[in-house]
Amino acid sequence: MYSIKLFASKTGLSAHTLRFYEKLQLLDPHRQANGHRYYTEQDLSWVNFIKRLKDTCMPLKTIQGYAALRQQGNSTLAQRLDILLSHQQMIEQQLHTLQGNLQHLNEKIEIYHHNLSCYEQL
Amino acid sequence: MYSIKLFASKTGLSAHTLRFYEKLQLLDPHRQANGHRYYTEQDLSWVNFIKRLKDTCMPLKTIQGYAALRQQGNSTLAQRLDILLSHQQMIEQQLHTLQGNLQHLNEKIEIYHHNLSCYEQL
DNA sequence: CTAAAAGTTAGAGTTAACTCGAAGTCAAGA
DNA sequence: TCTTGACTTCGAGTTAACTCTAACTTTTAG
Repeated sequence: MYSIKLFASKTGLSAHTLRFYEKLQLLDPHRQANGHRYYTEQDLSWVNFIKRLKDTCMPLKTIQGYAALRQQGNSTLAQRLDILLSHQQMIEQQLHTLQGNLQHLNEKIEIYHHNLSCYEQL
Repeated sequence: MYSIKLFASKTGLSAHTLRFYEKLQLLDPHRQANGHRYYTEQDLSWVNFIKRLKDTCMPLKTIQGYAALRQQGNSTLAQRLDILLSHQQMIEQQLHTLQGNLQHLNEKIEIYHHNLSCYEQL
């Protein structure tokens, strides 16, 4: 049971962003008698999952779609799995590209090292 | 020797974006007598490198800094190497995170598969 | 009882990186 | 000659994802 402030520090998102996400229907925290939001451990792991999706370049729009399915309950499990599977492919592609970029960069760095040592010899 | 149109199709950037990058001083193509831009093979490999940097989340601001050094010639080799080395670290971090995210996703997918097969048995 | 802290809403502003539109020049082909 | 199409500049518009402001209420500590 976290207040918005506490949940913000727990998740690394600002309170502003948490309300923003709620407006986008990504989150739907419970309310106390006084109307204040409170967040549970479930919300926490859901936010962490959102962060992973964002980290891997899934746009909020797509996450919204996933969240909407999630709210509809178990009947949407298969659809959600489809989203995750195609996202899995995306990530594998990203990994591949990134490894290529890293290798290219390493070669470039090699060239720099070589050039620098030439200049040092002057 | 590519016209802007041709270079656009070669690089996958729009002519608009090429002019935009020029305004940001990322590019500095030669001009023909009539003032039209033309791009060389060198420009091509430079743009491809820019794309790799962007792909790995280097903001245009940072690329601008690198481009400025590049224009100043060989005296800035060491500084450019520094930028590349620290970027290398970034990419390695990204790789690591991405692998973690992929694994997490795979576990999640497993759970979905399991749940789905349960429902199918009903 | 009061002052500070934390909450609320609605809506405007920001930043990055494009993306497009307007208004105009210029050169080559039918 | 006329039109088509590529080019020019300048500046405005777009989109995503925040980020902040204003105006207000509620709660809590001293």
